Amino acid sequence: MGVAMKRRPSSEVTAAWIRLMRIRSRVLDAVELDLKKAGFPPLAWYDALLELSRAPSGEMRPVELEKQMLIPQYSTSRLIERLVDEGLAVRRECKIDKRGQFVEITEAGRELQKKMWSAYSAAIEKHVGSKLSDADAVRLCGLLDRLGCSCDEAEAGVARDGAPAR
Amino acid sequence: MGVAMKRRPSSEVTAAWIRLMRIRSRVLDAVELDLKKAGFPPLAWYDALLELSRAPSGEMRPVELEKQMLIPQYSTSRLIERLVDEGLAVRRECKIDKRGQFVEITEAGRELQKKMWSAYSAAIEKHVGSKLSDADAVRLCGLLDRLGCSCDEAEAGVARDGAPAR
DNA sequence: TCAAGATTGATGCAGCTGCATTTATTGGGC
DNA sequence: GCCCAATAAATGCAGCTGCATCAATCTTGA
Repeated sequence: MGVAMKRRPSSEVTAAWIRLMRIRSRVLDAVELDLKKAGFPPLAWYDALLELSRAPSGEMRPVELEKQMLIPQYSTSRLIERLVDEGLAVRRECKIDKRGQFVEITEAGRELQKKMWSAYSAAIEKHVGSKLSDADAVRLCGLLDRLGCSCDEAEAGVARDGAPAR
Repeated sequence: MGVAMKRRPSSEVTAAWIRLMRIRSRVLDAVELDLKKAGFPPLAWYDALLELSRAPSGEMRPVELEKQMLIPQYSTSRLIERLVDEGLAVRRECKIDKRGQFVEITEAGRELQKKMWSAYSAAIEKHVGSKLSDADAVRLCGLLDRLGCSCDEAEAGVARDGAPAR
């Protein structure tokens, strides 16, 4: 190959793209496998339980949950169905809008969320934290944010008790 | 919150984890949407066609393809089935091992791969390249590689004519 | 007031994924 | 040669996802 052949996208950018695809898969697979081996449900359940547990009185409208989690409407609908089936949440009537409903996390749901966070945080530490200094993590955030353009909300909740994914 | 409270994983690491999950989804969704709008099949098809087109005589054993693409056996089996159904590849008998077979890319398959690379590379440039300098792309690669530990093979092929994902 | 349109949530269907199993063939040890 | 574990590939089944659509209810505007 000749000298200084310009390509669009550059080989550097293409390599970054490939890494972004592959590494995420590997790390996520590893984390999900850890949770699975510990007998926990999928990460999406955790995210939903976390959102619900953070809501003022432990209850939210499905449409609200949908916006927080950035997943489609039907996906929310079915996720809630599963949580309710497992006794992790209950549906409540919405008196001011009879089309809608409220979903409230149960005590069992709160407990599961806390237990999952133990395993989940350990997995994050094992597969990410142990391989990256805090300074590098900040650099990685900065670079990734440039691609996504505003991932702001992600900041707020982390401090407390859990990290949402997706 | 008090001074210098240590958490494991640190908030920096957790934030990086969240970014890695979210940004990858956004960028991938954007790229796949571009391809879909242009009427192309899923990216996995591209990856398979690329691997096949790179093989010495345009043919590979399914088990080989499986190792290259890092996807499970049954997934490879079905992907090949779809490519064959669409006339993008053909099955060839394997005389030295009657359990196995060869899969050969067709002319139509080669053409599709090239056309997809036009759209695909444009999408990568649009959603990644335009937001990151080459130097930043290199930094991002470096940080991501620390998480994945060896993504070596990714390097080799990029120069030519396409980038595999996943 | 009431019809038209928007919003909320559920669901039937097709396609894809993972898991486990099945079928066919190979190769190695006895 | 023969048996048995290992390998190659396919497939039935359950669960999940996206798409389109549905029913119920709310809101708006003439």
